[in-house]
Amino acid sequence: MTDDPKLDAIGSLIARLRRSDMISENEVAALAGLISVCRDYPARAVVARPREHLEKSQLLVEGFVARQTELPNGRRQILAIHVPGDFLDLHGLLLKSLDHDVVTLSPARLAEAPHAILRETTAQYPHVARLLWFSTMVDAAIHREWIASLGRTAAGRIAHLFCELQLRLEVVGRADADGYALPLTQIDIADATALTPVHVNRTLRHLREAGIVDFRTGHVAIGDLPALRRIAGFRPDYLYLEQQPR
Amino acid sequence: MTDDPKLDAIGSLIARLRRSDMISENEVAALAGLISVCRDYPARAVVARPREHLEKSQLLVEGFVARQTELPNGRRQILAIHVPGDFLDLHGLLLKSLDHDVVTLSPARLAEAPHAILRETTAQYPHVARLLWFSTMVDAAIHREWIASLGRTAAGRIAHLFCELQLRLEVVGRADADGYALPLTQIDIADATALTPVHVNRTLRHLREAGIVDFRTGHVAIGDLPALRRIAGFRPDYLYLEQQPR
DNA sequence: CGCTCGGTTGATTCGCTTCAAGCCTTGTGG
DNA sequence: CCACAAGGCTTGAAGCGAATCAACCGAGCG
Repeated sequence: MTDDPKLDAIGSLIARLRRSDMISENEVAALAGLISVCRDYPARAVVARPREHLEKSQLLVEGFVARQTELPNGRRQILAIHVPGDFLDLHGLLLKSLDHDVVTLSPARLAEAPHAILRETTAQYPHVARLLWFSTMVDAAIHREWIASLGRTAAGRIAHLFCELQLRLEVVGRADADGYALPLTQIDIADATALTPVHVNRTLRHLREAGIVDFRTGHVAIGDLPALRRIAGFRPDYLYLEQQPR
Repeated sequence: MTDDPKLDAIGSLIARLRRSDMISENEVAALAGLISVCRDYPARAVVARPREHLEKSQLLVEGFVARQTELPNGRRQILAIHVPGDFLDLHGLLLKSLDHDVVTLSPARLAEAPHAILRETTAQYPHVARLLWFSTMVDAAIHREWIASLGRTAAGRIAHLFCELQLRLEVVGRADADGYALPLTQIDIADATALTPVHVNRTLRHLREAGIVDFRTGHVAIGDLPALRRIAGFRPDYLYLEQQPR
């Protein structure tokens, strides 16, 4: 914690970006300058709707947020799960509106970055623009890995989700190799993996009984990370966590 | 066709971008200036590999190209299908290497854009930079729609693929409402939808017998577009084809 | 000609869904 | 302080959609 609330707000963002690139103090200040205000939301709050014109993008400071859409059969499909340090709707800067909902999965704190300031800052600091572009490209890489879940079994899909969140949360200091807090319901897991809650429950039991991972009461306890990654087919390179000039 | 091969190469790219934004003649020239050379490839050629350091990005001028990865069970998962006017590995500009393969599905012509020139041009023409960023954001939106296929049945997944390609190809003048050339095998469709070739075959037969769509010998003949879109749950807004300042 | 690859069809199996019921925890109001 | 409702978790039985296994066809091609 610092004495500057804007610096606090971007702490996780900076931690994440610094895993992938060098960032100067000037650029940190520029990123902090993007933030206007912070807002707190309860769980299950809608923080962005499709087809609404956007004037700001939102940075997740604390908590868990999902992008989701409704399928023709009426079921909810979670398209992405965001952790602190992630921009939730940076793509709205150029797309102008979203094609999906953004909702909190847990109580969450969001920092708002007005598009007017984003435009100014990206024009003035080309490297900041590149960092934000990079950030949306990693989002796309994560999307692709979720597409690959089309070809995974139930255990593989769930295991992959747990592996991915373990690493992404570790980067922002909210997980270690043994586990992490994950305040999601089994229904959320079901909507993220496109499985039924019943089958998620059974699969979680199998994973627990095998001593691989224990997900209960909002906590992922990893018993055997290598086995978990094997089941998931998890290769972490798609998160681009190697530091190099971008 | 023009007398400038570089302008020909970016013709479909310009057509696509002009559906979403205004582009000046200066910017068209700047985009044409990105291109160094064109290369022709046969079907099933690998045009980019994971973990290799990239010095250029490639623009698809003609043909069909897929991004794909290998799943733990040994099966190929197609993550994206590209049509003329698409950049295949623009994300390599900042990611520096890819996490997947890029392979031609049909004979294809690719235009190469060296990263050095991409950097110069995006620095000099901020709006060109925004257009390219926009382009990668639409790629991500398409990825999300493929994630939604996790919750679709076999017919829904295939129908959605056909709907999406119909619209994307129409934008670059290679499809109309009745159908389009699609030089893919049923095995390619299977790898894109994470279904078995056998089941793809059966599902295609059902769609054909219902008079909705007939996919044979490299051609999609659409019999009932509304029905096809209904089965797919297709809403075209995720392609962001409305012209507005980006 | 014979090989290969893609497409087609049938029989069987399996993973996941559906339907149904019961349990536990939490919160709330009388 | 307890009754009760609601939401999430758990488990069983039956059904369905897609995978698997297997065979055959047909076109293109060396």
